[in-house]
Amino acid sequence: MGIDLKSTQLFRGIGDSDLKEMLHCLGARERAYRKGETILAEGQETDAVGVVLSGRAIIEHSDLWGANSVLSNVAPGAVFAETYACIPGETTLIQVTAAEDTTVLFLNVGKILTTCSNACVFHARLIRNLLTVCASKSLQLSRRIMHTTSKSIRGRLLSYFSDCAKKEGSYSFSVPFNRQQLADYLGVDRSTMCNELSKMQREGLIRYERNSFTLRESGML
Amino acid sequence: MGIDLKSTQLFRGIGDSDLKEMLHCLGARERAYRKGETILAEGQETDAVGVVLSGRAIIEHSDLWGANSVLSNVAPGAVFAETYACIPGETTLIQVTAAEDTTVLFLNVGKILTTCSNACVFHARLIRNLLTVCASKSLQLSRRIMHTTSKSIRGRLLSYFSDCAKKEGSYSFSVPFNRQQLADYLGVDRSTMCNELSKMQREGLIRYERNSFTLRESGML
DNA sequence: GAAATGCCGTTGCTTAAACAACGAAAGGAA
DNA sequence: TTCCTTTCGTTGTTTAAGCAACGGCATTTC
Repeated sequence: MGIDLKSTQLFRGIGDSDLKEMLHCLGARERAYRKGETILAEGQETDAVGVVLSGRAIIEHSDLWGANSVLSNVAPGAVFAETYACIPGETTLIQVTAAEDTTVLFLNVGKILTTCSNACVFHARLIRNLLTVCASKSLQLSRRIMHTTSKSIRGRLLSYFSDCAKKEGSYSFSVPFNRQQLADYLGVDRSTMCNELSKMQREGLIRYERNSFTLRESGML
Repeated sequence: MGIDLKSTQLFRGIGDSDLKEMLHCLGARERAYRKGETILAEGQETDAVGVVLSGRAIIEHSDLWGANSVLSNVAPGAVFAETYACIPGETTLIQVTAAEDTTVLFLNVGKILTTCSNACVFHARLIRNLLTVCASKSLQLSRRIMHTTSKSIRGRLLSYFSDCAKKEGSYSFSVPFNRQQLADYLGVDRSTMCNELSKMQREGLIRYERNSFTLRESGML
């Protein structure tokens, strides 16, 4: 297995005993994939969300010309395909592949939404969790869009830092990315970004060392 | 009023009579705003989704330095704040303002998810609709991110066109944007984009006239 | 300790996108 | 019709970002 279901975002707040019963009641099915195997192909409809139990899955996209790019990877406990499963008739724009030997738990969204909605308290919790998963995804995407709307690297950095500072409640914070990852997140070139960072430091806008940054008051005025 | 609720994404598939009863049962509340008035301030928690009944609302974002940008505007029938309302404890990154005199219907998400889940068939439909609204938002955001990951204007255009062609099931399609809007969507300068478009046409990659585009086979190889 | 690896910051060069400005065409209103 | 506004496409210039390459530093591995 490798993951404790009730610590995942989807099953949070649901007790062990209820969980087992619920999985049965929902007709959850588990499946194993070999490394490199396709879990969900592009252009398909799906009525189920997937939860990675062990291993790792990769979400990628390919355009008409065959060029494909990795959008994200799904760690154990995380959910994928929820966006498509929740919109009836929508086909996938992306492809999900096993990055290692991977096991996945599939849950039919229709059953989550309708079955046994009479008594089960935890079922209501599951629905709420699913909604939270979807909303969190939206929020995450919105953030990324906000931070990449500026055309300049400095603008993007400041937008991102501004958000970090707000979240931290302080002008000092640390970021969960190394330089390359931050550059990828902001959609810019790493070396150029490094350059901009030092320029900003010289100008007194920010101070940083490795992943710890502080916005300077002078920059706020 | 100005809008027929049962034709909106959130209330789709729910009959008139049930709708009235349901709104009462959910404790829906309606409120009018004058042009320019703030409907939802930044940094707040909200437990309710809003549905614009008449008028128009604007969603905007401001950074630490006070610069603010318009993210989208909400037409009658459309839903806003669902992302924040569906994540307990999350505070808004954005601000919602009335662009004109506007009336809004607020629905508590907690009540949508819990109240009277015993009998009401249409209540289940409402929950499913809410989930669809959230998922649609995600999909919409994902698309935009996909189409803006390329660093070149040409790459962004081709990514977008690729998507249009897939959706249309044909190499010929028309786009719902004028040039300025398309440029804004792709995050590039309009004139530079026009330039690139004509270059692509000269090279035989695409053909276009106004908003009608066709990808040329030659470009597919 | 030596070698290898990964991450960070810097430099110089190249290129592509932004920007400003303009004229032509299309559409609407008087 | 004429006038006015909006939208498009084009040009030339400026600027900023991409890109490639390198050296320093820290960490890990043998």
